[in-house]
Amino acid sequence: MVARQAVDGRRAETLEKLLEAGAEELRAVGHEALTVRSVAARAGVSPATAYTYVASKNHLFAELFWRYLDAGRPEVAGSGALERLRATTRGMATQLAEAPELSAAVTPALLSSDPDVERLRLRIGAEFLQRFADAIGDDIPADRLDGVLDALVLAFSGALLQAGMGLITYTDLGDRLDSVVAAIVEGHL
Amino acid sequence: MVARQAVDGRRAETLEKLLEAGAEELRAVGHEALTVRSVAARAGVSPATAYTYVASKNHLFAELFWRYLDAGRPEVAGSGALERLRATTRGMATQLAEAPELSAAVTPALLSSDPDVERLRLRIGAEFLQRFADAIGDDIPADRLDGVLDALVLAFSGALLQAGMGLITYTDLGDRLDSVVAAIVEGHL
DNA sequence: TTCTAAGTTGGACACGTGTCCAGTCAGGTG
DNA sequence: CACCTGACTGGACACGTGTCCAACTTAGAA
Repeated sequence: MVARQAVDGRRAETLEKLLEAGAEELRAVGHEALTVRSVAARAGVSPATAYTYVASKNHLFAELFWRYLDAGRPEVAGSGALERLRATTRGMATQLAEAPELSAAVTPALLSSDPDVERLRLRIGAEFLQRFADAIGDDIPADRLDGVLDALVLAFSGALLQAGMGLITYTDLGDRLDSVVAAIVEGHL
Repeated sequence: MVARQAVDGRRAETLEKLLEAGAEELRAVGHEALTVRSVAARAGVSPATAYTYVASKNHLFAELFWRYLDAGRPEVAGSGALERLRATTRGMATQLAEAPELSAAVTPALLSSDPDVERLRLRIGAEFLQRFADAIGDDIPADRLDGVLDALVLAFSGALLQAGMGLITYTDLGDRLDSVVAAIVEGHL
């Protein structure tokens, strides 16, 4: 319940070991079969120790996802908002598709009421918003910007949810979002 | 694992009792504290019996939600697609807002890989799609219809997810969706 | 070298999930 | 009436979660 306190020196290494092991375990057995104890074992650490770094299984997933997302921040360029938006969603969809187990794990995880998860979900939400805002630049009138951003964020979250439910594959996300983004942005440029 | 077989005669009554108890328990203690055993107790039935009707806690939530959704099918009328769409999303948002605990419960529940949940999630997804399609009627050109429907469904799912994460309240859903629906439909009519 | 504090550990705990099964009960059929 | 069958039950089980704590280890300061 202490969540994770400061990560200096020795603690930082153990945390790294744990997260690394978590990512491997996730790839190896998927998020349903993954166990905090199995991650701890893979990291060569006792379960009790693992729980001093990670408040819960969901927190582990959220942390892994956040780091993965953060690491893959794309450089988006293009001449128009639509083009840049598409590059943005494409980029994120690709990221998701390249780590399907992580993506599948994070959707339910983010719904947890665990306070450590809450922090991360705010960060992740803000990150999505930021990327869309950056892509749009000032190509959309200010009075319509909020509505469009809103729609984009909702559509993206929805895509995440649908993929999490298995209604779309993570691979299809890119194409699907392309047309949705077009539908949303159309008429606002 | 047997899921739920045919529900005739006596079985039907017990199922009804259980679902009723589930709904009450959900309102009373919320989905985090709700226990299959506590629902069984409230229904005056043993846990073992409960599990012959309901494959899992998630299945219970999905079933409750589906019935609730199905019961509240709105009659939507209006002269234009936008108007009818708004009435549709308003209606659904109101339903969600009137049963916040159920709504909060169902989002994570639908992500379960439980086969009984899967069936319901397909039905629920189809229901959303149907409602949007009905609202639009033939006011949107056929070649654009799919994209718009897609965007609507994604936006709605996204709203569900965001509300489930506590980023929006279920009460705000209505307003939020209004502007998003407008943003999506704009330029396609 | 000795002391100290941070880090780690084993092992137990309470609790919830979902499964299983032998045994009981009730109601309708012959 | 005796019987059979489907519904229900009690109680155990294996397993995962997250918590706790007294005891160890270890690296670096005094």
